[in-house]
Amino acid sequence: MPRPRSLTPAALAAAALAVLDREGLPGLTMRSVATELHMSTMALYRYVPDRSALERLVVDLVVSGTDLGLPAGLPWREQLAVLTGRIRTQIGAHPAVVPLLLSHRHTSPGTLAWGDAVLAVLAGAGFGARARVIAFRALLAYLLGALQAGHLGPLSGSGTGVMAGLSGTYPHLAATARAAQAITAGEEFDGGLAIVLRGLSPDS
Amino acid sequence: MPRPRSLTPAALAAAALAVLDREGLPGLTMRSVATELHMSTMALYRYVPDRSALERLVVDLVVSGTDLGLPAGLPWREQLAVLTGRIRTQIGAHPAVVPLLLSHRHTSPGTLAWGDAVLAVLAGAGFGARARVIAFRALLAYLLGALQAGHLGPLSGSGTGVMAGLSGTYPHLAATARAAQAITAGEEFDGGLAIVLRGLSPDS
DNA sequence: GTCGTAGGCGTACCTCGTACACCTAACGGA
DNA sequence: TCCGTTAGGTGTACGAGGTACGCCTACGAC
Repeated sequence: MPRPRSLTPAALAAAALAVLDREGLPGLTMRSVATELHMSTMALYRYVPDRSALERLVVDLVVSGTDLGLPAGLPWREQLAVLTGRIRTQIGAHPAVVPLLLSHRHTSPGTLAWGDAVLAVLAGAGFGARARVIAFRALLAYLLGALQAGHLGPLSGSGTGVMAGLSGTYPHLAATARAAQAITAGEEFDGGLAIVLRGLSPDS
Repeated sequence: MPRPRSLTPAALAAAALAVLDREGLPGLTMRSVATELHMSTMALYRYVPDRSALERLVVDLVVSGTDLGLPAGLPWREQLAVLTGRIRTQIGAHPAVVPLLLSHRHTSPGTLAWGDAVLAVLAGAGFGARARVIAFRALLAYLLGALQAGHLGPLSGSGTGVMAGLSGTYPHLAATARAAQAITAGEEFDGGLAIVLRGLSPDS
């Protein structure tokens, strides 16, 4: 067995995440990651079969940092809120991974582990198989949608100027956009999450 | 004023959508759209400044087909369900646009018009400014997330084989994946939507 | 008919992912 | 101690895609 590997998958993922955080998704290229590691571009292909696999490593690095432990005795809605809030925090620290999350959520161990934890809570709360599927997907859809929305500039961001021109054509949108500026991303996420959680029920 | 344009933006969008439907997102290139129109690649740049603008046209073409009319006297939750269902139908007919929707939802007139209609319903239901923002974003987040989830292969799709190997590591996930196969995409979407709608309330 | 403007096009460049062939470092066995 | 094997590391090059640039040309107004 000649020549040990000089890189662990984790180190690769960390380098890629560093590039991603610094330069954003368009800046994440095989060349830029290789440079970050002081290697040649092609050397990366000794560790991953293609770019997609590299992305998966990054997603997993971010998501797998999520604490899945839950204090006993917490009501199930709050358990879900905790798990969802935690993964949002993890991902929120690296906004540029959000688009990657979409394509790799089925294949990353970290994501799967989180899903398993959520389903465990639902099962414990008495959700039957069918209700569990629906509830899980709904929660996941909200999470992904909300992350997405938060990621690519909130309406409130550059909204002001844009919205001014809209008050004629889209009056409700314009009015709401004004109100939106007083709401933080966290409040918005938690508010939306509360809506989804309130709608969940073991017998639906 | 010499030489009238031989193409309308709508025709451009239609051609791009045709390519998109036929070859999927990776098949949508400036070259392929130009070929579809029997033009040279660079001729497209007389109509759009860049690829992103072309994408916006496609998104708008798909979304703007949504009927925003509502029968009077319908309860607000059902009004929202109708509007949401309609836009899902529109987009569902062209699954490959889903990823584009994310990047262009702020800038497409069709999307804005739909948002305005939704906000009108919420306002009519007595939602205050703040509650309206939260409710709207939550609904939008669910919609986008659900479309996304439906788009890139459902867990149920290739899931069977994959899940077999997971029953050890992710027991709940494996069990739920099995149950998921008995649920259609439509039931899943409607079920999740019902959850969100149930959670909505004018005074939150 | 002529002229100016804008539509249409060919070429070329840059960036990316990655196939391929080569060099070389390191470890086990002799 | 030396050597062969094997996998790590690299340079080069190709094809795809977006698009800047400059030329040619069709068309409508006068």
